[in-house]
Amino acid sequence: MSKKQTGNGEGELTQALEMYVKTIHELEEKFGAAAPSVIAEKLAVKAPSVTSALQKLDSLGMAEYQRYQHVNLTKKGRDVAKMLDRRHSTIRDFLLHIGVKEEIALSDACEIEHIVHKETIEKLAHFLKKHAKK
Amino acid sequence: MSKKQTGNGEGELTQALEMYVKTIHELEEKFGAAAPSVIAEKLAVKAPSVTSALQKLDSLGMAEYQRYQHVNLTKKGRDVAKMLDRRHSTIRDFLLHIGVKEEIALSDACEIEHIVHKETIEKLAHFLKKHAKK
DNA sequence: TTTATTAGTTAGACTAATCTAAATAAGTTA
DNA sequence: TAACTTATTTAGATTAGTCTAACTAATAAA
Repeated sequence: MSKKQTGNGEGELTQALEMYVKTIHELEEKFGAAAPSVIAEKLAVKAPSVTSALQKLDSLGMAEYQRYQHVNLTKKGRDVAKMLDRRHSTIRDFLLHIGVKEEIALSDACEIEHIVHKETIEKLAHFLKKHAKK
Repeated sequence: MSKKQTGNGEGELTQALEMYVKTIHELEEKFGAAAPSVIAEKLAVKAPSVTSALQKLDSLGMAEYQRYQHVNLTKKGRDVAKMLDRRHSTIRDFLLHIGVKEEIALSDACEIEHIVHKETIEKLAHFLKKHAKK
């Protein structure tokens, strides 16, 4: 009952799967649904990687996927995407605030958003609210 | 010749291997060399994982390792450890500065240190120098 | 309405990191 | 020094994420 085996039988998404969720969300906003080939291009992976990620997301209840169809997120998936977007903006804005170049701020935010504790995000947001944030 | 396959035939350490380097460094400072069993305990992994990590670090020129012996870092490995330690302190101090609780500051710093761009660390350090930092 | 093209999937291999179980080396003690 | 005990290694399996090559579905053109 060690609870540390990350079998990932439920709940938690891996970092890689979170990236797929974000990408699908972005494409949904733009086109209504996400085409596997476009996901592949955005994430710079090959098509088969997308297929297997979509199957996992479907089985986790994050996306509604049927083969040969474009994908959409479920409410659960959309909530994850929104949470990640909020995290991303907070971190990005903070990095820009302390003078990090845009390109680097974006890519670092994209990594950090998956790993930091909720409290850290809250403190960053609070910091931004107080200072500048204009 | 795609240059994106991360075969990791040289240069770059993975995040996991960086953790081993840090741990070995810490144990070297305290005991002169790092015992595999202690590394395992610190990283909360089992002994065989340590053996295989040490073999990789040796092959990468980061550690001098011979089986059944305690390990030491090479200069190259020590340089990596020092760089990671500097990164860690900078991030940790910053997180504490904005009010993140110690436990979380430490664990988040431990993740962030492996992924952010050099420039981000520099900007964080600069920020700390200007503000508080007492 | 056949044929070519493009998009998506399946099958199978690979790498990194981990694990358990079993084997072996080192060190300790009777 | 023979027998334990503890430390470490080897062998082999597992999981997540990726890839290439080959196949199939869907679509568009001739």
